[in-house]
Amino acid sequence: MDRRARASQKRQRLTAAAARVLHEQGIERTTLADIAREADVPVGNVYYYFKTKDELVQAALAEHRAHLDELTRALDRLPDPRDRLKGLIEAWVAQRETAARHGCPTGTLAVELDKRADGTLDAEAGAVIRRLLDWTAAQFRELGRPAPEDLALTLVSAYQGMSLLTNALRDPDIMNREGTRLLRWLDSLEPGGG
Amino acid sequence: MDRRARASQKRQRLTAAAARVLHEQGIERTTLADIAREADVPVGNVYYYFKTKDELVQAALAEHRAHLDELTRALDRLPDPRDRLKGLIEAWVAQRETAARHGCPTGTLAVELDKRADGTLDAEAGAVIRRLLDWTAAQFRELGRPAPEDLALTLVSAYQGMSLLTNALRDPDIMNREGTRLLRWLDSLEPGGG
Amino acid sequence: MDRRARASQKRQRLTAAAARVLHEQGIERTTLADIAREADVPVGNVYYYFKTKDELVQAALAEHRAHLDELTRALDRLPDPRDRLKGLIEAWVAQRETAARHGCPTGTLAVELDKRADGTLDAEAGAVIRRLLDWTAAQFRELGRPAPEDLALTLVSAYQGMSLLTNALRDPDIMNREGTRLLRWLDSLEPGGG
Amino acid sequence: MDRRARASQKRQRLTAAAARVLHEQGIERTTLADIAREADVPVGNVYYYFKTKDELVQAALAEHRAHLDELTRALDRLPDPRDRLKGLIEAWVAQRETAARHGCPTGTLAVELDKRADGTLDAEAGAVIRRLLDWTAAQFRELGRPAPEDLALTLVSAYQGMSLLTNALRDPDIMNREGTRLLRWLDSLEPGGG
DNA sequence: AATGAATGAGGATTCATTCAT
DNA sequence: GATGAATGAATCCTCATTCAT
Repeated sequence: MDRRARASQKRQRLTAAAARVLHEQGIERTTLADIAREADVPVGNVYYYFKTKDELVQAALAEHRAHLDELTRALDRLPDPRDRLKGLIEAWVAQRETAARHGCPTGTLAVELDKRADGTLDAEAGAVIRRLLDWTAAQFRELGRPAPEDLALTLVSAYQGMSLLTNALRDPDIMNREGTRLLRWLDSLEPGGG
Repeated sequence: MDRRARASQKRQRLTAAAARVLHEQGIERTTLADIAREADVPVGNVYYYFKTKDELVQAALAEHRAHLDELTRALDRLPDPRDRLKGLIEAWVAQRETAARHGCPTGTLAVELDKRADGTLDAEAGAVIRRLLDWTAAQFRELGRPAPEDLALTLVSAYQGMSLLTNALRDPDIMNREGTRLLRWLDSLEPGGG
Repeated sequence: MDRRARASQKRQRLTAAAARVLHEQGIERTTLADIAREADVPVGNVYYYFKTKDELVQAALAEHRAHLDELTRALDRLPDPRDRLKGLIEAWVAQRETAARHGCPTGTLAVELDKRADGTLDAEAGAVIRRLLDWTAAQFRELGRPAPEDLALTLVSAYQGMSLLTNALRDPDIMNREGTRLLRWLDSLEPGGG
Repeated sequence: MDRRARASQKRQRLTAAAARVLHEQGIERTTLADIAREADVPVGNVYYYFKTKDELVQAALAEHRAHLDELTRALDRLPDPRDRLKGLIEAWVAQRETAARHGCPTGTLAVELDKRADGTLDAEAGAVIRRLLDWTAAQFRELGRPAPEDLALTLVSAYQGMSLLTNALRDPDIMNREGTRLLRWLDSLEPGGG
C-alpha cells in the first residue's frame, strides 16, 4: 500500500470514527481528541485531513448519507415498490437497540445542528433527510398512490418520531409496535387507491 | 412588592429565560451568561437560585411540562375526547413557525440530554413526553378505542416526527400537511371501532 | 434573656462554631456559610458580629487559647510541677482520636496562617503557642531544672510533632507511644539535676 | 535539544515550580497561574502536562520525596549509622531559615491535605513521612538499639515539631537549640544499650 | 505527511462581602 | 439588629486550533 492509499485509508478511518462517535455522544459533547483516539490517529494529524471540526461533522453526515444510499440501492433490487418500503421499515426496526441508545443518526445530528447560529451544516443534515423523503415518495409514486410526497412525509415522520420516542423513553419495543403498524398500513394501501 | 416577592419573581424570570434560550440555542450552546442576560440578572446571582447549570435545565423542563399541563387542562374542558385530541393537534400546528426554527422544546431537549453520560436529566425529559402519551391515551380510551396506548404512541410519534422534519427542512408547511392528515384520521375513527 | 444577652450568646455560638469547623476543615476550605450553618445563624447576620472572615479566625484562635488557659489553670491546682506537666501530657494523649483526624487545632491553624502574605493572624497563632511554651517553662523552672526554656521547647515540640505524625499517618497510637515516653522522661528528671 | 527533550524539561520545570510555590504559599493559596508563571509556562499549557491541580500537588510531593531519597542515599555512604543520623539532623538544621519562613515542605503539605474530604493525596503525604520514619528506624536498628521504630518516631516527631515551632514563631534559632540537643542525645546512646 | 506540544479564549462555579429592607 | 438577596472578582478547567520540527 503506497502513501496515497494509506492516507486515504486514514481519512476513511477518521470519517467512520466521526460518524460513530458523533452519533453516540453528539457534536458538542465530542472532542476532536475523542474522534482521533477512536480512529487511532494522532490529534495533530487530524488537521491534515480535516481543516476544522465542522468538516468532520460534514464527513460524518456524508457517511450517514452513504449508508442510506447503500440501503436504498439494495432495496431497489426488489421488484415491488411496496416490498421496498416494507424493507425500509424492517431495516429501521432492526436498528431498534441502537435507536434506543442514541436515536436516529441523521435526526439527532439535525437537531443539534439546528441550534447553531451558522446554518451551513444545518442544511446538509436536511439534505440527507430530503434524500430519504424523495426515495420514499418515488416508491409511493410507483405504487400509483396520489400525493406520494405527503405519504412519504407521513412515513419518514413516523420513523423520526418513533426513533425519538424510543430514544427518549429508552424503550426499543416502541419501534416494534410502530413498525408493525406501519407494515400493516402499507399492506392496506390499494394500488392507485384513495 | 417586598424582597421575597421580587426574589421569587426573579427565579421565575430565570426559569422562563432558561426555557426560552435553551429551546432556541440548545443546552450545550447556551452559556449561563446567556440565560442571565436574557433574564436581566447578574451572572453571579444566578447561583443563588440555581446551584448548577443542570438545575436550570431541569427548571426549563419543568416549565415545558407546566405549559403542557396548562394546555391539556384547557382541553379537558371540552366534552368530547375527540375534540380534545383535535384541539391538541391544532395547538401543535399553531406553533409551526416556532417548530420550524427550533423544533419541539421537549423533543430537542430530550435528544441533547440523551447524549450525556449522566442520565439523570435524560429521564426527566422522558417523563414529560410520557405525560403527554398518558394524557393522549386517556382520550383514546374514553373514545372507546382498543389499544389506546398504541394510538397515543402513533399520535405523539407523528408530532415529534413532523416537528423534527419541519425543523430540519425549515418548512412550517410540513406541519400544516401532517396536521390536516392527523385531523382527518381522528375524524375517521369510529367510537369503539377496530 | 434581653437583647444584649441574646446577641452575645450568638457571638459565642459563632466563635465556638468557627473554632470547631476551622479545626476540622482548615481555614481555606471553610466558607462563612459553613460556620454560619454550624452556629445556626443566618449568613447575612454574621457580619454584624464579625466584620471579616479573618476576625472569625481570630476569634477561633482566642477560643483555643481560652481552652489552653482553662487547662493550665486546672493543672496549676496540683502542688507538684512535675505532676502538672504529666497532666498536660495526659490531656494531649486523651485527645489522640481528634488529633488523628484533624491534628492540633493551634498547630494546624498556625501552619495555614503562615502561608499568607499578610502576617497579622500568623503572629496570633504564634502567641498561643508561646503561651504554652511559657507555662511549660515555668513548670520546669519551678522544678529547679536548668535551661527551662529549652526543656519547654523540647516538650512542646514533641507535642506538635507527634500530633502532626498522628494526623498524617492517621494513627492515634503514635500519641500513646510518644506520650508514654514523655511521661517516663519527666519521671527521670531529678529536681535541679543536669 | 529536540521537542521531546524540551517538553520533558518543561514538565520538570513545572514540577520544581510546584514544589517550591506550594511549599511557600500552601496549596489553597496557590493558583495554577502562580505555578505557571514561576515555571514560565502559559497557563493553558500546564494542562498538557498535568490534568488537574491535584496532579501538580502530587508531583510536588514526589519531588520532595526525591529530595529526601537523595539525602538519605548520600548519608548511606557513611559507615556509621550514628553518623548518618547526625548528618540528617545537621541537614535539617542547615535548612532552618527556610523552615522559619515556610516550615517543613512535607509536613505543611500533609497538614493542608488532611483538611480535605478526599483523602487520596493525604495518604501520599503520609507515605513520604513514613519513608523517612523507615529509613531512620533502619539506622537505629543497625546501631543495635531496641525498639528502633519508637526511636525513629521520636526523632522524626522532634523534627516536625521543631519545624512547626520555628515556623510559627519565626525563629530559626529554635532549630539550632533543638538540633544541638538531638545530636547530644544521639551521642549519649550506647550501642545496643537500653 | 506526521506529530507532540503550545496557545488562549471562553465557561462553570465559588464565595467573601455588601446592600436594602 | 436581622436577614435574604446581590455582586463581581477569582479560579479551575476544556478544547479547537496552530506551530515547529
